[in-house]
Amino acid sequence: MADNTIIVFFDLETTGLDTTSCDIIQVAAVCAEKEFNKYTLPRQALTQSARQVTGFTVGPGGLSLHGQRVETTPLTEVLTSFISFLRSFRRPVLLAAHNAKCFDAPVLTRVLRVHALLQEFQQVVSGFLDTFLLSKNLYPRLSSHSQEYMVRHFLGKSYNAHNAVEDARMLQELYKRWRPQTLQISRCILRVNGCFF
DNA sequence: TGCCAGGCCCTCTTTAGGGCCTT
Repeated sequence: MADNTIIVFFDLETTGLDTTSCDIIQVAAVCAEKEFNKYTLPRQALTQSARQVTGFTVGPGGLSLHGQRVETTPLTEVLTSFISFLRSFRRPVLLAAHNAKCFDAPVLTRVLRVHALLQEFQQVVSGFLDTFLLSKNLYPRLSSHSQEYMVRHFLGKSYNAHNAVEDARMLQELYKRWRPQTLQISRCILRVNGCFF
């Protein structure tokens, strides 16, 4: 990890868990006080499980979160504005997410590739940091490494889990509390193409 | 009837299986 790299914590909400086919519903990212948050209308229905977990529903009126309408943005516009947000840091960005290797990274890179934006994304993002792997390396004896459990355990908070903005904010707080060393971080970084450094 | 996918990691392992984590 280069010394001038900045870590941006992000999260996706999607229509399901199949990383090869699910649609993105929400993209959120946090870095210090700077935040990004956009919703987009999925093309496919949410799985029952995703509806229950996230609280999102799609109806004739558009996308709702816990019954409240939310403003949506076309997916291409969400992706381009996300890249612009990341570019605004003017240095290499490491994108951190919980279970990034197995979920957020493959979903995001697949969707970027489909929209011919992966190359542009790679110009601003140096790699992904998987905080799930990091937490298991740092605290192997912890009974659970789910983000919700760790927020309770380390921060003593319960929060609005499964809303991408709150998840990203809490992940940033967890990371600050952990204060991992460079070597520990390096073990949990993967390239944008899915390979470890 | 069934709790839908898939990579990682641990162990009662390695010619495998199951739990965890993400939505």
